[in-house]
Amino acid sequence: MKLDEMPTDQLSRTFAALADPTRRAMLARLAAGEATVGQLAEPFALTFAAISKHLAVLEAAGLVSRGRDAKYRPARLDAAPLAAASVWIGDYEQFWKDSLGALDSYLTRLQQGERS
Amino acid sequence: MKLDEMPTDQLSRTFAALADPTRRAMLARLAAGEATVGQLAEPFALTFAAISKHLAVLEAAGLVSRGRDAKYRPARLDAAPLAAASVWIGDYEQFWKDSLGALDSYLTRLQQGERS
DNA sequence: ACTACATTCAACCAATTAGTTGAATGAAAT
DNA sequence: ATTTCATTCAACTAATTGGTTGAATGTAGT
Repeated sequence: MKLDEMPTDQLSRTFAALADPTRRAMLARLAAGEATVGQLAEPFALTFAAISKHLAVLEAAGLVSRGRDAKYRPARLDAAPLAAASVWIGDYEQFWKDSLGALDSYLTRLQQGERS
Repeated sequence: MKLDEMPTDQLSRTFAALADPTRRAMLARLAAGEATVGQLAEPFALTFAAISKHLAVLEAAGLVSRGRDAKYRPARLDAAPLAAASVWIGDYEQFWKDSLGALDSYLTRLQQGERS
């Protein structure tokens, strides 16, 4: 399958999953290796149920898969959807690459106006 | 500013903006050049107000800026937030790059199971 | 001044989301 | 068999989202 035949809602689910800072932090944690719900919950002031729901969102996006290790259900990172998202964004690369320093000045603007 | 000091909710707004297929299509249209609300609305069975709202979301994410040309308010693509998103995703590159063909097999799996 | 047209505002609606609490399930350990 | 512990389910809530309709605003043309 070519990327542009990829079901559009799968890309939507991926971006939607990445839109939440808690979920991005969970992915960052999983980049260091498998983790249980409990371990994933530890940095947050959230219930296990909330973390469990976030995991379900990540799983529906294909970003995480779960295993079974005794009573634990360890989650592992599955990066393929990130590759797909990266390819999608890559189509726009020319729009920031040729106006050199566009990212820098964007970040500077953010920092100053502190609102888009 | 370093990317990792970028306000987290700005990245969230960017990913959230990209999570909607209508908005992604609007960005694709804008990649071909400036466009008015009317022109952006044309491919969709949506009201102008709906398109206007989508534009507001894109603008809040910093992905679009607006001008004034007679009675029109042309929108232009502003790709810097995409650069930021690309850098963020790039941190995970090793996770699909070293397992060669991960993207391909992900797409194949999508195509077969047609559900994550 | 009036009219026409592009866009936005305001109010509303249905569906989704991120969170909670409390009960249920499943596997391990005693 | 019971208990313990990790995780999930169900039901509920408040806030957000994507859409609508109809009125308001802003600019241009006659």
